[in-house]
Amino acid sequence: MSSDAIRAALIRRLRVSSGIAEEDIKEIEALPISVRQFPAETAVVRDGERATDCCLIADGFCARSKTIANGKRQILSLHIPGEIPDLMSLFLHVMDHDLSTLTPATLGFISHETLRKLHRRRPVVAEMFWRDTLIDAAMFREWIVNVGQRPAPARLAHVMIELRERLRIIGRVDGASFEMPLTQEQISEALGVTAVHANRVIRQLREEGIVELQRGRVTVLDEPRFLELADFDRRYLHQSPTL
Amino acid sequence: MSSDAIRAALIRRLRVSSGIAEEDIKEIEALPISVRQFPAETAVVRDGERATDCCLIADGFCARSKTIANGKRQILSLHIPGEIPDLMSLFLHVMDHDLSTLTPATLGFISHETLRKLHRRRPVVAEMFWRDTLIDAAMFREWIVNVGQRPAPARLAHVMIELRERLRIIGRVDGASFEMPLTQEQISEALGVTAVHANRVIRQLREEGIVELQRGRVTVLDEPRFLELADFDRRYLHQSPTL
DNA sequence: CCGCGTCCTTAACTTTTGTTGGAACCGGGC
DNA sequence: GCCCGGTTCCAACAAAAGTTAAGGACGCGG
Repeated sequence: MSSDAIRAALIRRLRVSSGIAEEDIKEIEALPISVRQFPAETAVVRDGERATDCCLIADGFCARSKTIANGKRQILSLHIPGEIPDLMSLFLHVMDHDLSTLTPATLGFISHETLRKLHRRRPVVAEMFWRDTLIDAAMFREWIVNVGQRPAPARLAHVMIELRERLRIIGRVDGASFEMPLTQEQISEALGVTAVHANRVIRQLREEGIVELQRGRVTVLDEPRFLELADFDRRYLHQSPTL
Repeated sequence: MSSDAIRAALIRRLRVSSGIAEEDIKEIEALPISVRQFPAETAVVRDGERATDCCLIADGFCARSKTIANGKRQILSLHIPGEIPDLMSLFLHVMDHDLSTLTPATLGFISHETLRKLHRRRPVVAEMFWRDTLIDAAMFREWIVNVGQRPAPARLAHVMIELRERLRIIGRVDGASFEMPLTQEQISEALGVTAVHANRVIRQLREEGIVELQRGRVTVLDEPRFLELADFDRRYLHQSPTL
């Protein structure tokens, strides 16, 4: 993966969410990024660690999670190429959660120092990144609602649609199907249910002819019922600079 | 409530979380703030609205929440004096959730324009506020874990301890007891359970001699068991500039 | 091509949580 | 003092989700 291609998805995302000026695109293209490959299911940064870099996903899927005393794990968010899942580490120095890969992934690392310098030079870029972390927080809010109020089938549908709408921005939705490379165990951790129950719910949605999920790929069979079940309101994704 | 007193709690909080310089305290003391009183249980800003000001809590308790299609409500966070619960509206122009009072409250409003000017003048203050919104997001992450993974009694204990630790910063914890002015209905919305179940859980904690909750006040009866039940790790509150 | 591990799948049973409906309590207004 | 509305509290029953246990599918490496 070329160094340019890595930046492309980021710029594409920033264009959609914040609207980005030509000069600032140049700045981002000039950013020194060191690239590393990670296998699937590997920790990138761990809870309790002090980060010195931010991590830009060039390729592959990642997730953030927290593990509680009894060993249970909760997935907090899913991340796709073009995103910087640990931008918050710029000001929250000690990680309060894990960031790990779901699939084999190519990650670009940008040092905190570099980013801080860029912020001083171009406050508008800082504000763009700030907005990015605020959208991140907006997604957490919706995730709370999902886990707190919706019955399990709706939770699953909601997570699926959120992922789809974000994949759409980077051109990764193929008709009625898109990637969702999580094991049922991981899905259960995202929904806050047990793996057995996640399996029941997946089967139920399949039996009702709403969605099919196999080998890391979702295929929507009945879009209207899927939408209704998920109770999805895209506003919280703030995918427009004026919102 | 004097205009100075309103700023005091904010400065106290910023001192603990970010460490704030004397010049910047002066800047904040000079901020034009317009004060308004709100009755209990009143919306301050609603989901879907476009905010033009940020709201600083001078006195009283507030909560943020979202309501889903079937009418159920999820409380996302509780807020106490000195906090700016809608700082995110500076860059996320359309609200994706409600902000409302729990008790009668005194709120100070600072216009977005004023804040933006301050940021341009003093980038360090902008970074401090950025960090504030990141801590907000860190609390959402923990809230997801709470609602997603912990059994209801632990959820209640966790919310109580989070509130206590934040009240402590502004000097509002009185020995083994502190304010928590929520009805059982509101508690149930915070925990993602029904009101009936919230009542069961409150009773259970009382019967086991762990905490007593009455008329908006929590009294801890058995601190060690309370802590153990809550599975509380304060790190996520990032209450130190170096964290 | 066999064996092993991971994931998926399912069933039976238990526990937690939701639902319904109603009684007791409490504070404020008349 | 008494009524009224909102809480708090509770019990009985229903539904959702957790637990345990075990078989089957599938891919990978020897």
